[in-house]
Amino acid sequence: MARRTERPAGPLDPRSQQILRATIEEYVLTAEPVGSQTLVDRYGLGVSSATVRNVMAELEEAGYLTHPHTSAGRVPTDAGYRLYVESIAPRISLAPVERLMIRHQFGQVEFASEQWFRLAAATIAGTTHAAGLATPAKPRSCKLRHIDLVATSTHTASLVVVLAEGGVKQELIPIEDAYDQAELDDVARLLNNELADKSARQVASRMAALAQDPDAPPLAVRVTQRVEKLMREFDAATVEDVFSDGLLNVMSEPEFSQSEKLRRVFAALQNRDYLGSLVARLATAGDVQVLIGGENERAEMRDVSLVLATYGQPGRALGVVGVLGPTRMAYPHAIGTVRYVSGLMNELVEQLYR
Amino acid sequence: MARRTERPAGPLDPRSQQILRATIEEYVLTAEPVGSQTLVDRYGLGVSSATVRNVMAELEEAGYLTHPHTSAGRVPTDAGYRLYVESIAPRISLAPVERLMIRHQFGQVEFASEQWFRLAAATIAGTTHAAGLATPAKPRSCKLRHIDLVATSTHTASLVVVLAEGGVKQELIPIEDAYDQAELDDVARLLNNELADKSARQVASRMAALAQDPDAPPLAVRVTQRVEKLMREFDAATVEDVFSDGLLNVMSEPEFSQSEKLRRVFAALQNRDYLGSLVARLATAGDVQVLIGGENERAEMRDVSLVLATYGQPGRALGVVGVLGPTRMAYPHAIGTVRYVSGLMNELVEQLYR
DNA sequence: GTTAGCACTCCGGCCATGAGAGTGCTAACG
DNA sequence: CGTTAGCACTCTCATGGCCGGAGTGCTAAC
Repeated sequence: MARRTERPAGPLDPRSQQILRATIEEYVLTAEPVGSQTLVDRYGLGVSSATVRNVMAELEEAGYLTHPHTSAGRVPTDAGYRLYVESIAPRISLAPVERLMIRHQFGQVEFASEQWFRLAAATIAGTTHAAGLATPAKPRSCKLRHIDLVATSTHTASLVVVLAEGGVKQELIPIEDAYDQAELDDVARLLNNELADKSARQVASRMAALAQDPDAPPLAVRVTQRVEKLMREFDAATVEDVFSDGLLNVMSEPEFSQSEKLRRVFAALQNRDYLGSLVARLATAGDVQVLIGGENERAEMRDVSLVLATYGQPGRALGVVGVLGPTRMAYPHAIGTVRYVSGLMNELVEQLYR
Repeated sequence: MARRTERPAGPLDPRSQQILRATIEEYVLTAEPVGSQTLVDRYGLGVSSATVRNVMAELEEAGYLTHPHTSAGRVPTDAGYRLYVESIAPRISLAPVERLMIRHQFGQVEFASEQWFRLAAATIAGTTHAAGLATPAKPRSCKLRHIDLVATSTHTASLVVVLAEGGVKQELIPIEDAYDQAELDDVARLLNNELADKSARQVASRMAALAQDPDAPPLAVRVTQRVEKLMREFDAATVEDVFSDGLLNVMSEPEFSQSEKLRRVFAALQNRDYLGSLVARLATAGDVQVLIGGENERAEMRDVSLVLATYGQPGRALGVVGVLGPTRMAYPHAIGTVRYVSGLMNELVEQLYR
């Protein structure tokens, strides 16, 4: 008994939950500290503002709300959002209209490869009014399909590497001795015979063999080195590329009108390693994961929240889609959107890659 | 005589020029309306503030300066900046330190293709503290080098098109009848024989021939269509892609702290057509071109200035580098930077493509 | 043509004020 | 015992008046 007065952990009674929920939802809407009277007025709580005040004081004790200053309304803490997301927020599934709109947008997509991910990011940004994130589905490891050497000048060539999973890499390589296009073709043909359908590791061992062979043209060895390096790097990365859209949506939120903080968020996002480091955790979780403010490991990310999910098959190819927004975010809607989009992406991957 | 009192066009006498210049440079520095006294204090004009006031009043009559309100200092108009850029600004060449830094950064570049343009944009952004822009050098027209078909599922394949100029395009194509990888290889081999070294137009005529041929596999025709479409689109675009960096630099300028305007600038930039439409003009001009505020055709761009130059050879391959910043921009420095970087890019292109 | 001097304008910072929103506490109520 | 009305208190924020300073434009003298 006196359940409501014992502070630590213990689950909140329904009324406290209701009030926490109302506080959060009101705050998400208005971006202003929420007072007890407002809550009574706009959410049919059936109690007086004084009671609400008492409950809010308890919620503050328990760490779910704070005060910006003595006589202001309450604001949710990270812990408050966490509890909300975890057990209080309504499990919405996206409104049919929105589903339709998203599906429609995906229908438009031409099959040009990277357009997809741009589109996914843009769609998410559009429906959530926050920033959308998407990474291509990256196969766990790659095999070589074909290489091509194109002379671009007397001393440089463009090396194109096509991977068996449909990916393409390109880079320029310097050539010390003059090779003409015909000779480049010979080298390419030789290597295609040697290396087709080989994994990075197999390419590496072939390279060792080739290096020993006195008959092998020196260029062939150098190109193989490059190819091996490209493939190794490809295998090592968990995230190939990060597309984002609508970062300006976030910027126009009141808490970020002073943009200095966001610059660092931008920068951290460009770095593929950050999302990459999350993939493992996401993949095992299986569902949408939410990272709220301070829960982020990176200091830059302390002021924003991420709603993320993977798509694809864990063993084969994995990508990430998600939302980046202020901690004051419409979580249920964001979660619904990410869940739906990741589902769609799953279908697409399913359909296109086996 | 009484030269200074006749208002229209006529070139400004040296003192007026000096004062206009001082006004602009002070304003660029401080972002605040410039008063006559400040000018006298900080720029050794050798006359009294009253005189300066008279001259400034004339410059305002002539349309080179304005008043935000009655008793405030002067602010340059677009016309003022234009005159400044055209005939008053000092022709600086970039400081040796800066040249060195830029050259150094370019030295770092791995030859992975698109890294270049990102780097150019980043470098420009870094030295000018505004946004940097760069587009890849796009050949006027392309020839086919090689295509590759990789099965990704039973009903889709990845089509990789390598162009003779070193570019690569990729897209997914649906396949109605089941083809296995060996059959795809056959089709690819057939088409490579047919189409290698052909231009978009030649591919189109081959396609017509192929469509007539009852022996040609239907997939070959469909793939050829795709290839032709890709090549045609490639030929038609004057700008292949737009890389930008440091848009946040611009955002942190006081005139853009209310970001609504910048969103539209962002959006307009993503559209390749806008820069594309400028390329022709830039290429004929030969040197760095400056577009100041209202001179931009697009309404969104009225509040910003562009400093642009092409690199590459007009007949063969052209790209654009430039700066986007507030109209209140350090034009001489921006121009110097763009000139230097475009020169470097020229060297690189020269070196890598013939 | 230049300059000193001056009246005038307008912005921006400062302060006091007061309304409003919100809290926390206490005492009464069912 | 939980709930509620009431109240004193706190803090913010918008308002308005006030002043200083920066800057102008004009005039008259140099």
